[in-house]
Amino acid sequence: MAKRQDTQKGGTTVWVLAVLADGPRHGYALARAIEQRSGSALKPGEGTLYPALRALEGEGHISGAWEIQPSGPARKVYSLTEQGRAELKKQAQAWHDYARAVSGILGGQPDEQTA
Amino acid sequence: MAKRQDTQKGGTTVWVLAVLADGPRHGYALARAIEQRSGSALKPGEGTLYPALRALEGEGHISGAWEIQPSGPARKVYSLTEQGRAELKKQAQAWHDYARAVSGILGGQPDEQTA
DNA sequence: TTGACTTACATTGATAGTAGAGGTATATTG
DNA sequence: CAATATACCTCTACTATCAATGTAAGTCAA
Repeated sequence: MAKRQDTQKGGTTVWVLAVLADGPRHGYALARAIEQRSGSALKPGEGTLYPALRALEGEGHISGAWEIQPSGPARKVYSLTEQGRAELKKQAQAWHDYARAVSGILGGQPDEQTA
Repeated sequence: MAKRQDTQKGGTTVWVLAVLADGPRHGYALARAIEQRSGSALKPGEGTLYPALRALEGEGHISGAWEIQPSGPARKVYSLTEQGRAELKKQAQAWHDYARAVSGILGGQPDEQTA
Protein backbone atom coordinates (compact mmCIF):
# COMPACT_ATOMS: atom_id res chain seq x y z
CA MET A 1 0.00 0.00 0.00
CA ALA A 2 1.19 3.44 -0.75
CA LYS A 3 -1.31 5.36 1.30
CA ARG A 4 -0.50 7.20 4.48
CA GLN A 5 -3.29 7.23 6.97
CA ASP A 6 -6.47 8.34 5.34
CA THR A 7 -8.23 5.40 3.75
CA GLN A 8 -6.05 2.67 5.14
CA LYS A 9 -7.36 -0.60 3.89
CA GLY A 10 -7.82 -2.42 7.15
CA GLY A 11 -4.28 -3.35 7.97
CA THR A 12 -2.52 -4.13 11.18
CA THR A 13 -3.17 -0.76 12.78
CA VAL A 14 -6.96 -1.13 12.82
CA TRP A 15 -6.74 -4.59 14.26
CA VAL A 16 -4.52 -3.30 17.04
CA LEU A 17 -6.85 -0.45 17.84
CA ALA A 18 -9.83 -2.77 17.82
CA VAL A 19 -8.29 -5.27 20.22
CA LEU A 20 -7.07 -2.52 22.53
CA ALA A 21 -10.61 -1.18 22.68
CA ASP A 22 -11.37 -4.12 24.96
CA GLY A 23 -8.57 -3.39 27.37
CA PRO A 24 -4.81 -2.81 27.61
CA ARG A 25 -2.45 -5.44 26.26
CA HIS A 26 1.21 -5.83 25.49
CA GLY A 27 2.58 -6.58 22.05
CA TYR A 28 2.90 -10.29 22.31
CA ALA A 29 -0.57 -10.73 23.76
CA LEU A 30 -1.90 -8.44 21.06
CA ALA A 31 -0.48 -10.66 18.37
CA ARG A 32 -2.12 -13.71 19.80
CA ALA A 33 -5.43 -11.97 20.39
CA ILE A 34 -5.57 -10.96 16.75
CA GLU A 35 -4.74 -14.46 15.67
CA GLN A 36 -7.32 -16.05 17.95
CA ARG A 37 -10.14 -13.67 17.17
CA SER A 38 -9.68 -14.11 13.46
CA GLY A 39 -9.57 -17.87 13.67
CA SER A 40 -5.89 -17.87 12.70
CA ALA A 41 -6.66 -16.06 9.46
CA LEU A 42 -4.85 -12.91 10.52
CA LYS A 43 -1.41 -13.09 12.02
CA PRO A 44 0.83 -10.07 11.67
CA GLY A 45 4.51 -10.89 12.00
CA GLU A 46 6.75 -9.26 14.55
CA GLY A 47 8.35 -7.12 11.89
CA THR A 48 4.89 -5.75 11.19
CA LEU A 49 3.44 -5.47 14.64
CA TYR A 50 6.19 -3.74 16.59
CA PRO A 51 6.80 -0.96 14.08
CA ALA A 52 3.03 -0.44 13.89
CA LEU A 53 2.86 -0.10 17.66
CA ARG A 54 5.61 2.46 17.69
CA ALA A 55 3.90 4.40 14.92
CA LEU A 56 0.57 4.37 16.71
CA GLU A 57 2.22 5.51 19.90
CA GLY A 58 4.01 8.30 18.06
CA GLU A 59 0.70 9.48 16.65
CA GLY A 60 -0.89 9.46 20.08
CA HIS A 61 -3.45 6.79 19.33
CA ILE A 62 -2.09 4.42 21.93
CA SER A 63 0.16 4.88 24.94
CA GLY A 64 2.63 2.34 26.20
CA ALA A 65 3.98 1.74 29.67
CA TRP A 66 6.75 -0.65 30.65
CA GLU A 67 5.76 -3.25 33.15
CA ILE A 68 8.37 -5.15 35.07
CA GLN A 69 7.12 -8.43 36.36
CA PRO A 70 8.68 -10.58 39.08
CA SER A 71 9.23 -13.40 36.66
CA GLY A 72 9.82 -13.22 32.92
CA PRO A 73 10.88 -10.47 30.57
CA ALA A 74 9.57 -6.92 30.82
CA ARG A 75 6.63 -6.01 28.66
CA LYS A 76 5.28 -2.83 27.24
CA VAL A 77 1.58 -2.57 27.90
CA TYR A 78 -0.42 -0.43 25.51
CA SER A 79 -3.71 1.35 26.15
CA LEU A 80 -6.03 3.04 23.73
CA THR A 81 -6.12 6.81 24.14
CA GLU A 82 -9.21 8.88 23.54
CA GLN A 83 -7.70 10.01 20.30
CA GLY A 84 -7.14 6.38 19.42
CA ARG A 85 -10.74 5.55 20.12
CA ALA A 86 -11.79 8.18 17.62
CA GLU A 87 -9.28 6.87 15.12
CA LEU A 88 -10.62 3.37 15.54
CA LYS A 89 -14.12 4.55 14.82
CA LYS A 90 -12.93 6.33 11.71
CA GLN A 91 -10.87 3.46 10.40
CA ALA A 92 -13.50 0.87 11.16
CA GLN A 93 -15.95 2.91 9.13
CA ALA A 94 -13.44 3.21 6.31
CA TRP A 95 -12.96 -0.54 6.36
CA HIS A 96 -16.66 -1.22 6.10
CA ASP A 97 -17.00 1.15 3.18
CA TYR A 98 -14.08 -0.47 1.47
CA ALA A 99 -15.32 -4.00 2.11
CA ARG A 100 -18.75 -3.15 0.80
CA ALA A 101 -17.26 -1.66 -2.35
CA VAL A 102 -15.12 -4.73 -3.02
CA SER A 103 -17.97 -7.10 -2.35
CA GLY A 104 -20.04 -5.07 -4.78
CA ILE A 105 -17.50 -5.67 -7.50
CA LEU A 106 -16.96 -9.33 -6.72
CA GLY A 107 -20.65 -10.04 -6.81
CA GLY A 108 -21.01 -7.92 -9.90
CA GLN A 109 -24.07 -8.16 -12.09
CA PRO A 110 -23.48 -8.48 -15.83
CA ASP A 111 -23.93 -5.42 -17.98
CA GLU A 112 -23.61 -4.66 -21.66
CA GLN A 113 -20.46 -3.65 -23.44
CA THR A 114 -19.16 -0.14 -22.92
CA ALA A 115 -17.04 -0.32 -26.07
CA MET B 1 1.82 -6.25 0.86
CA ALA B 2 4.62 -8.69 0.79
CA LYS B 3 2.62 -11.74 -0.09
CA ARG B 4 2.77 -13.42 -3.42
CA GLN B 5 -0.45 -14.97 -4.53
CA ASP B 6 -2.03 -16.97 -1.83
CA THR B 7 -4.09 -14.80 0.44
CA GLN B 8 -3.98 -11.68 -1.62
CA LYS B 9 -5.96 -9.04 0.17
CA GLY B 10 -8.41 -8.14 -2.55
CA GLY B 11 -6.30 -5.85 -4.62
CA THR B 12 -6.57 -4.70 -8.17
CA THR B 13 -6.16 -8.14 -9.70
CA VAL B 14 -9.35 -9.56 -8.21
CA TRP B 15 -11.35 -6.57 -9.28
CA VAL B 16 -10.06 -6.95 -12.81
CA LEU B 17 -10.91 -10.63 -12.92
CA ALA B 18 -14.36 -9.96 -11.52
CA VAL B 19 -15.20 -7.30 -14.06
CA LEU B 20 -13.85 -9.38 -16.92
CA ALA B 21 -16.11 -12.21 -15.82
CA ASP B 22 -18.96 -10.21 -17.33
CA GLY B 23 -17.31 -9.82 -20.70
CA PRO B 24 -14.15 -8.61 -22.43
CA ARG B 25 -12.97 -5.09 -21.86
CA HIS B 26 -9.93 -2.95 -22.54
CA GLY B 27 -7.89 -1.31 -19.84
CA TYR B 28 -9.42 2.08 -19.86
CA ALA B 29 -12.97 0.73 -19.80
CA LEU B 30 -11.94 -1.64 -17.03
CA ALA B 31 -10.78 1.25 -14.89
CA ARG B 32 -14.05 3.05 -15.29
CA ALA B 33 -16.11 -0.07 -14.71
CA ILE B 34 -14.34 -0.67 -11.42
CA GLU B 35 -14.89 2.91 -10.40
CA GLN B 36 -18.54 2.90 -11.32
CA ARG B 37 -19.40 -0.44 -9.75
CA SER B 38 -17.80 0.56 -6.48
CA GLY B 39 -19.54 3.90 -6.35
CA SER B 40 -16.24 5.70 -6.89
CA ALA B 41 -14.75 4.08 -3.81
CA LEU B 42 -12.25 2.03 -5.77
CA LYS B 43 -10.18 3.63 -8.47
CA PRO B 44 -6.86 2.00 -9.31
CA GLY B 45 -4.43 4.39 -10.97
CA GLU B 46 -2.91 3.70 -14.34
CA GLY B 47 0.39 2.85 -12.73
CA THR B 48 -1.44 0.12 -10.88
CA LEU B 49 -3.83 -1.15 -13.52
CA TYR B 50 -1.58 -1.61 -16.52
CA PRO B 51 1.17 -3.51 -14.71
CA ALA B 52 -1.52 -5.69 -13.15
CA LEU B 53 -2.97 -6.46 -16.57
CA ARG B 54 0.41 -7.45 -17.91
CA ALA B 55 1.03 -9.65 -14.90
CA LEU B 56 -2.33 -11.36 -15.22
CA GLU B 57 -1.71 -11.93 -18.90
CA GLY B 58 1.72 -13.36 -18.20
CA GLU B 59 0.18 -15.79 -15.73
CA GLY B 60 -2.41 -16.86 -18.24
CA HIS B 61 -5.42 -15.60 -16.31
CA ILE B 62 -6.45 -13.16 -19.00
CA SER B 63 -5.61 -12.85 -22.66
CA GLY B 64 -5.29 -9.60 -24.52
CA ALA B 65 -5.86 -8.82 -28.21
CA TRP B 66 -5.13 -5.55 -29.95
CA GLU B 67 -8.10 -3.97 -31.62
CA ILE B 68 -7.63 -1.29 -34.23
CA GLN B 69 -10.64 0.87 -34.63
CA PRO B 70 -11.46 3.19 -37.53
CA SER B 71 -11.36 6.18 -35.23
CA GLY B 72 -9.39 6.72 -32.06
CA PRO B 73 -6.35 5.03 -30.56
CA ALA B 74 -5.85 1.27 -30.61
CA ARG B 75 -6.94 -0.67 -27.57
CA LYS B 76 -6.00 -3.94 -26.04
CA VAL B 77 -9.08 -5.94 -25.21
CA TYR B 78 -8.75 -8.50 -22.46
CA SER B 79 -10.79 -11.63 -21.93
CA LEU B 80 -10.92 -13.95 -18.97
CA THR B 81 -9.39 -17.34 -19.68
CA GLU B 82 -10.67 -20.53 -18.14
CA GLN B 83 -7.69 -20.50 -15.85
CA GLY B 84 -8.57 -16.94 -14.92
CA ARG B 85 -12.09 -17.95 -14.08
CA ALA B 86 -10.74 -20.50 -11.63
CA GLU B 87 -8.38 -17.92 -10.19
CA LEU B 88 -11.23 -15.50 -9.73
CA LYS B 89 -13.19 -18.08 -7.81
CA LYS B 90 -10.21 -18.78 -5.59
CA GLN B 91 -9.37 -15.15 -4.94
CA ALA B 92 -12.97 -14.16 -4.35
CA GLN B 93 -13.19 -16.88 -1.74
CA ALA B 94 -9.95 -15.69 -0.16
CA TRP B 95 -11.32 -12.18 -0.02
CA HIS B 96 -14.48 -13.26 1.71
CA ASP B 97 -12.53 -15.22 4.28
CA TYR B 98 -10.27 -12.26 4.87
CA ALA B 99 -13.14 -9.80 5.11
CA ARG B 100 -14.98 -12.00 7.56
CA ALA B 101 -11.86 -12.30 9.72
CA VAL B 102 -11.33 -8.54 9.80
CA SER B 103 -14.97 -7.84 10.54
CA GLY B 104 -14.73 -10.34 13.35
CA ILE B 105 -11.92 -8.39 14.92
CA LEU B 106 -13.49 -4.99 14.39
CA GLY B 107 -16.72 -6.10 15.98
CA GLY B 108 -14.81 -7.86 18.69
CA GLN B 109 -16.50 -8.93 21.87
CA PRO B 110 -14.71 -8.07 25.12
CA ASP B 111 -12.82 -10.80 26.87
CA GLU B 112 -10.77 -11.04 30.04
CA GLN B 113 -7.07 -10.35 30.33
CA THR B 114 -4.64 -12.91 28.99
CA ALA B 115 -1.81 -11.52 31.11
C1' DT C 1 23.67 -28.85 33.01
C1' DT C 2 22.64 -29.12 28.65
C1' DG C 3 19.13 -28.48 25.26
C1' DA C 4 14.64 -27.17 23.71
C1' DC C 5 10.92 -24.38 24.07
C1' DT C 6 8.25 -20.23 25.45
C1' DT C 7 7.79 -15.50 26.51
C1' DA C 8 8.88 -10.79 24.96
C1' DC C 9 11.02 -7.25 22.87
C1' DA C 10 13.46 -5.27 18.58
C1' DT C 11 15.89 -4.58 13.92
C1' DT C 12 17.21 -5.55 9.33
C1' DG C 13 16.78 -6.59 4.28
C1' DA C 14 14.01 -7.95 0.45
C1' DT C 15 9.76 -7.65 -2.05
C1' DA C 16 5.39 -6.36 -3.86
C1' DG C 17 1.36 -3.25 -4.53
C1' DT C 18 0.14 1.37 -5.10
C1' DA C 19 0.02 6.36 -6.16
C1' DG C 20 1.63 9.98 -8.77
C1' DA C 21 3.66 12.09 -12.38
C1' DG C 22 5.23 11.97 -16.86
C1' DG C 23 5.24 10.45 -21.79
C1' DT C 24 3.13 9.14 -26.59
C1' DA C 25 -0.58 9.41 -29.87
C1' DT C 26 -5.19 10.15 -32.00
C1' DA C 27 -9.74 12.46 -32.25
C1' DT C 28 -13.20 15.95 -31.09
C1' DT C 29 -14.75 20.40 -29.87
C1' DG C 30 -14.54 25.37 -29.30
C1' DC D 1 -4.81 26.56 -32.27
C1' DA D 2 -5.70 25.01 -27.54
C1' DA D 3 -8.16 22.16 -24.57
C1' DT D 4 -10.19 17.93 -23.53
C1' DA D 5 -11.08 13.02 -23.93
C1' DT D 6 -9.62 8.53 -25.24
C1' DA D 7 -6.05 4.99 -24.71
C1' DC D 8 -1.89 3.12 -23.96
C1' DC D 9 2.69 2.79 -21.26
C1' DT D 10 6.70 3.65 -17.94
C1' DC D 11 9.40 5.31 -14.01
C1' DT D 12 10.17 6.72 -9.28
C1' DA D 13 9.07 6.92 -4.43
C1' DC D 14 6.65 5.24 -0.67
C1' DT D 15 4.74 1.93 2.51
C1' DA D 16 3.30 -2.39 4.53
C1' DT D 17 4.49 -6.74 5.02
C1' DC D 18 7.31 -10.93 5.58
C1' DA D 19 11.23 -13.60 6.85
C1' DA D 20 15.16 -13.90 9.28
C1' DT D 21 18.00 -12.71 12.98
C1' DG D 22 19.25 -10.96 17.54
C1' DT D 23 18.84 -10.33 22.63
C1' DA D 24 17.42 -11.94 27.00
C1' DA D 25 14.89 -14.04 30.47
C1' DG D 26 12.19 -18.24 32.21
C1' DT D 27 10.71 -23.11 32.42
C1' DC D 28 10.99 -27.92 32.08
C1' DA D 29 12.61 -32.40 31.13
C1' DA D 30 16.36 -35.74 30.05
